[in-house]
Amino acid sequence: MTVQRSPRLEDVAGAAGVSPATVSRFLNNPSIVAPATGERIRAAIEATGYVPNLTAGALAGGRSRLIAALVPDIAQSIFNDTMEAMIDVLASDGNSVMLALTGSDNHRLLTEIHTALARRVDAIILTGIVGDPETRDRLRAQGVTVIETWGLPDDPIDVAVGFSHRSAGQELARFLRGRGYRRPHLVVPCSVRSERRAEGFAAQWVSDGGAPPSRLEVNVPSHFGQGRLSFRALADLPEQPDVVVCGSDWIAQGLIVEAQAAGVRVPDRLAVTGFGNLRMAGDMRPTITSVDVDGGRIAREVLRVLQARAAGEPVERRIDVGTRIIARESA
Amino acid sequence: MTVQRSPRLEDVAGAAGVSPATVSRFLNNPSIVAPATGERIRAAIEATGYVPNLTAGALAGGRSRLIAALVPDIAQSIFNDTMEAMIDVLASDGNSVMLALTGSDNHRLLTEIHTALARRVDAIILTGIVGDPETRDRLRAQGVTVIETWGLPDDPIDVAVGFSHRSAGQELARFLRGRGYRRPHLVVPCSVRSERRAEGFAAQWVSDGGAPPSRLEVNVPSHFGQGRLSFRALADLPEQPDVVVCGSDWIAQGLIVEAQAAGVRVPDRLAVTGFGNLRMAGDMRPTITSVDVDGGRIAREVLRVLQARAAGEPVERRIDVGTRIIARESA
DNA sequence: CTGAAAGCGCTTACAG
DNA sequence: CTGAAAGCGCTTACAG
Repeated sequence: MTVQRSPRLEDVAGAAGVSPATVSRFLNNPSIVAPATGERIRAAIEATGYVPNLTAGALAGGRSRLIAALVPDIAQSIFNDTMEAMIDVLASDGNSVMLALTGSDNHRLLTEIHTALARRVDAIILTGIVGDPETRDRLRAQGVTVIETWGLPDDPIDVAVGFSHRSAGQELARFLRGRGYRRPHLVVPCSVRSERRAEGFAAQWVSDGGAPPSRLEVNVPSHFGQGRLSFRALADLPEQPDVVVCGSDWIAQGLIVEAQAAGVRVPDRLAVTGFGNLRMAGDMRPTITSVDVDGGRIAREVLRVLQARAAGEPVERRIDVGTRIIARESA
Repeated sequence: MTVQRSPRLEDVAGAAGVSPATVSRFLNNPSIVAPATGERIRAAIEATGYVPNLTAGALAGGRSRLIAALVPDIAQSIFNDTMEAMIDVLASDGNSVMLALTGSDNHRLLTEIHTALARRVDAIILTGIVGDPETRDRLRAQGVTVIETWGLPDDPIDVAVGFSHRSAGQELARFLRGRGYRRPHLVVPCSVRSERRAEGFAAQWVSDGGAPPSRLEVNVPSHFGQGRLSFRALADLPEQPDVVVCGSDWIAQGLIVEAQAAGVRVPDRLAVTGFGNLRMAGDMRPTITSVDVDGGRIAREVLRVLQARAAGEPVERRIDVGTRIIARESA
């Protein structure tokens, strides 16, 4: 039994009686080869069991169709819905997604950026906010397409698709004030983006005549357990809030569970809001009022940007997809 | 301002006064170049800002250091902890992970396998169980390293690293029987793996003298909301169970929330178990008795297999990492 | 320990 | 619509 090399373009060309160039054209742009030729090539591909070598294609064509997505984590990430949509949408257009984990550690971020560049990805998608100006400059100098998502910086590295965390916070403040709440308490994960939302909330709240909200900071990544602890920490506040504004749906869920275990009815005695509008938010008891980020929309805009770049067309630098408050039972 | 091509190996070689081959050796295996030469090369890399082209390297070297991980989803996946560990561990050894989503759809699975093969990945990691024999054969014929994780088939496609779902179910049956429960009810997501666990549970339970457990099937991916519905469905049972064995921690969590809202104390009136030992399981109120799968261990074994393959060493076909029951408050 | 040279499997002007 | 040829940027026997 001889070990067979896997067939190459040349083998397909031979079987179809055409040149390798024609097979390549058929694979990448079928409409430019004659229908009859195309049919022979299709048959030859079938007969040989040819699987194109995208690595060679990437090297020769200068386009890898590889996209790097850098996320802090996936075990418990608020980005997962968006990332799932992203992978789906990008795959539907022939791209593959390289997922890299950065934690909240700038060094790992740099390492993964380097790896992505070395793989000659067509684009790097960044979730969250890259604070370090040096990293931003390095990336800019590199000339790759860089897409920042979720956050929407004033001055994007390259292109940003997302929403203003500040505005999201402001909207939530107006919404809760409109609902008659008067003493909000903020549970804020230690990340730049949550910070921004909290700032937006507080600024709006005060400008609308409210007293500055109290706040508690919790570690990232935020999770269910922190919600429970955050509820207990309320006991230490000089004045009890009437609504707790949580930095994520997980925190909100944990807080509700703990509140109810303590006999505190939500929202009657204490209202709660989350962030992210995870599927669970609509399923929880009570259902959780949250802020929805349209991951599918973000994914589609990202694809549009990528396609425009590939076609050499100009692209907007900031694409605001906004957020939407989903009013449910918890607040 | 002229646009500069990014520097190549040749440019580094020129700057260091050596041949490209030597720079390549320094990059891939520093110990085989003379220390002084290595130092000059390092300086040249620094000076030129060289970023190696891994695409070219993969083509020339026949090793991509790209690993494809195929998962059903990530928005709400019980594999996320394992995948996170996998990405971490593989990245630490210079690999990148291409994440592809397959849903529960065999056609998409085939498409993604084809893409992975076209990218000439070093290995394909499959989570869950590939039932279709034709797909299994195609993959076997291809000669790539294929690693099935979580499930542990009797006859792996290539290598399997995981645990026996059947045994996990059996262990849980013995555990609950030992705790004195007598009327288990199974909530079973419609996936081959959950099925297997349920079968293992039922077989063991009956062989230990119990009556065949009642069961409810729910859609995959399983989520919190299904847990709530599953609790309500209990009302339709002719006899009430004393413990509900849930196919995932999410289902368990939802079921507990709904039970408590209905005034049913857990575990006093109804005990509950989950599966997966997500972080949330330990944080929930009551904490959830679950079955732990050691994702870190799986990831390390996968890396070991990959390294052995790269070195041309033989590898075991089935690596059983087992599972562990984590007894907590809920059962 | 190092270099010259062939080759990995494609894509893409260029020419017809 | 199709082909011949150069080239993408590396790695790796082979030789010294």
